[in-house]
Amino acid sequence: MTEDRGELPPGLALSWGVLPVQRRGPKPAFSIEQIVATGIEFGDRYGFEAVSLQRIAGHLGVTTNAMYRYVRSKEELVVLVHDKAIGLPPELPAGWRAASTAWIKAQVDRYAERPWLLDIPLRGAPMTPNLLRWTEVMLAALAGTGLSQHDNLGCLVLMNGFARNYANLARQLAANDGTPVQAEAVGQFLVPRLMEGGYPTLTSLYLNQEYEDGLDDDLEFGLERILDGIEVLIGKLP
Amino acid sequence: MTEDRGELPPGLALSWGVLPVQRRGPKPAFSIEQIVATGIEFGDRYGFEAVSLQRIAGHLGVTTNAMYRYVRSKEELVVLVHDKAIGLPPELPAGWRAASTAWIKAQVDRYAERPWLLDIPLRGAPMTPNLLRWTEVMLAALAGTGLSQHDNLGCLVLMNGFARNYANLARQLAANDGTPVQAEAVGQFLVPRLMEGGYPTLTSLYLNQEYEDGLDDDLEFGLERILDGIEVLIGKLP
DNA sequence: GAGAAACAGCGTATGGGTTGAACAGTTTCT
DNA sequence: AGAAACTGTTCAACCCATACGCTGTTTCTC
Repeated sequence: MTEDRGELPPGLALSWGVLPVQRRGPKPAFSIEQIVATGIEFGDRYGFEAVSLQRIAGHLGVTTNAMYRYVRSKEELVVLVHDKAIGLPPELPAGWRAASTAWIKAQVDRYAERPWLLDIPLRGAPMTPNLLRWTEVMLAALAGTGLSQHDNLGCLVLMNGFARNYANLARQLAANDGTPVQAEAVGQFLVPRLMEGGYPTLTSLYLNQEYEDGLDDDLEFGLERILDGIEVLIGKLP
Repeated sequence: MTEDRGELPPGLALSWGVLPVQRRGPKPAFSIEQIVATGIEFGDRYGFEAVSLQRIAGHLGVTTNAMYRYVRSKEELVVLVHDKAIGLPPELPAGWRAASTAWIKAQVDRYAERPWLLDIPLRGAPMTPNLLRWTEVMLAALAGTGLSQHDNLGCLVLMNGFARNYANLARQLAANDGTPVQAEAVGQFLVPRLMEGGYPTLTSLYLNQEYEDGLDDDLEFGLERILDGIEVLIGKLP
């Protein structure tokens, strides 16, 4: 009669607050919330690689192995940290275009605050509360378009992928921003090879300095393309 | 007068075939090509986690540390493996729409052949020969649209992100395909929580079985949205 | 109340990974 | 011939996840 947690993917039950009831034995020294919060702290400070059982345990003053009393595997921890760190989506404005824009920008902002979330390997469809909340609000906003549920899901996948991808690009550019010396060296190395190697378009792009600047309005660009594309579809509705 | 390899990002010089000339000392037992090929072999067989210096060295019958005579760091190896494994892009058909479609599908196919490429962390703009070749052919195909170089780049980023994202989704779905038992358990766990937790749209989605099927034509869907969006932009040109 | 059951955290251990420094042997330049 | 440069090796440090068995604590049950 009890729910068979064994069959569920790692982190699912815990993320929804379903934790094994304990009857006897000593009280746990910590809570899962505490452990997850520590994981997020490390992620914020030192990046995703720092979200390790060893570090969290050390920070809490416990052996690494003690973590396994709370979490079944590292993957489970990561799932929980991910859901908690992404947080709740914002309220979306009315109208599917405005809502989509707000949703994507909110996601990009969230990833800008916690870039290490982009390093978390995605192992399946989202099933944790906060991640599903993001999905829910966007699908609700798309419900007014008249498209089918299936198409709405397609739109969501498209927008979500774009947001993640853009956030990732922005992060890379931000990281490279601190090394103009290297950018110079790269240019000197690359341009002659592009010219001789049969990359005419890239050569001209590089020489026009188009390659490195911008991106500020690339978000707007991609966003507009996607929304226009969806609008075309809506326009075809009977 | 020699090129200062020290300033360049890991793997750049090697990927372009620039390797330090060696004058004296014993001949190296292997070539970088061999090492990279071994890395790809392991990736194909056991996934990206198997692309490690240790495994490659062991397979070649050498100590792990010997690898550092060929490669400066693991990251360098990964960059080389990535570029080699992604290979060259196909010839694109005439017309920007057909070309875009072919380019995205080719990318999706490539990722389907080597799903582990999706696990490679992207640490910056592509600069290696094959990756830039993909960029080059797509930009060349977009050159006929009349859009600016900057806009072309925006389109490319959008399409590239979509292809990667779709390939990733497809992989996840393929992986989950083998565990219908678990899917059943997840549904039983999730649906009541969605209903009680205020996820009406997701609940109906789940109950309508829309959540798990399809995706076969989701590629077409996203593709059409993107291309239509770009077409709207082109239509606005003076 | 006594005993048993359940559970926490620890110690020890295994196996995987990256990377550094020092070293012996080999090849080639001077 | 000798020096310089380069090979792969050993030794070593450090990070990580995970398994097993132990001790001690708490609580349920008889």
